[in-house]
Amino acid sequence: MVRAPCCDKMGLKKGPWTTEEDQVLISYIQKYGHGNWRALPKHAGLLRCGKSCRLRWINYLRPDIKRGNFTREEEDAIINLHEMLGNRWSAIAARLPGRTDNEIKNVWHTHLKKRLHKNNKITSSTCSTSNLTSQSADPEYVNFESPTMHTSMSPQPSSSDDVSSVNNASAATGHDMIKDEKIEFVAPFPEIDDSFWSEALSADNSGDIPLEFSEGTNDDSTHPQFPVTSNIDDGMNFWFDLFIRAGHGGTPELPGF
DNA sequence: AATCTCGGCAACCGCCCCGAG
DNA sequence: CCTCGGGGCGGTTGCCGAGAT
Repeated sequence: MVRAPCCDKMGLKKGPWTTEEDQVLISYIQKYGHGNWRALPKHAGLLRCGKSCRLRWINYLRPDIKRGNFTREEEDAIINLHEMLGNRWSAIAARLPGRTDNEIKNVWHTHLKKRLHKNNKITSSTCSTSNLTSQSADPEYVNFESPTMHTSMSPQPSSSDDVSSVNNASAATGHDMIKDEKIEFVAPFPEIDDSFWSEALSADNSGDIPLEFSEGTNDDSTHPQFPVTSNIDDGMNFWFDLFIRAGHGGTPELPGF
């Protein structure tokens, strides 16, 4: 069974998107949603294949995309998650609010791989027998590490991310990260922005999973107060729960679509 | 000032998975 | 159970801009 590539059809445009095309795609999806990506370009009047439209929307036009440089915290999170999940960019993206798999993949290949490579060099030349992490060997590394976290974190069920796939990823990358249903990793504090909070709070409001923090009384009342706990595991679980509850385990529901 | 080199990023390609018929 | 089509994912490419020479 050989299927012709979807863009093989004559007359379909390839290459960079114009602002006009972007506008057409945005307004169409805002009006009608994207039930069927293959049919979408025809209905919207775009000379693009469905895949191209989908990619453009997912990676660039979606309203919940966070633009701009990755923070150090995000980069560290990517490194940690990559260690856990391997090259499963979509799974990693699911844990980084507002970031796309493509973006993360690019950052990995352009920045983080080099950084890790550099760190490994330093590590192997300076402390080859120690059990220091590569990150802690980086003189520039800002240490966001908590004490090593043991958690029974269950990867959020989504189309591309379930327990078995995590295990597969671990096997595929040769990492034996999951033992006795516990994942050992170093969790950085994620950068929290307003969209993250609104999603976390709306997840709370949906009633699916009760959030246990209370509304804050600081300047921005949309920001809840963090739970105060002396138990580091609880604190870390709180952060991870928030990520998961924020609905990034799959394609987020977009308001109004 | 012109040319070259390199890095970053958007987009494409092809394969895989899964659900419907 | 098998086939087919759509969606999703990861790898790769190629363009463009910035910095170096």
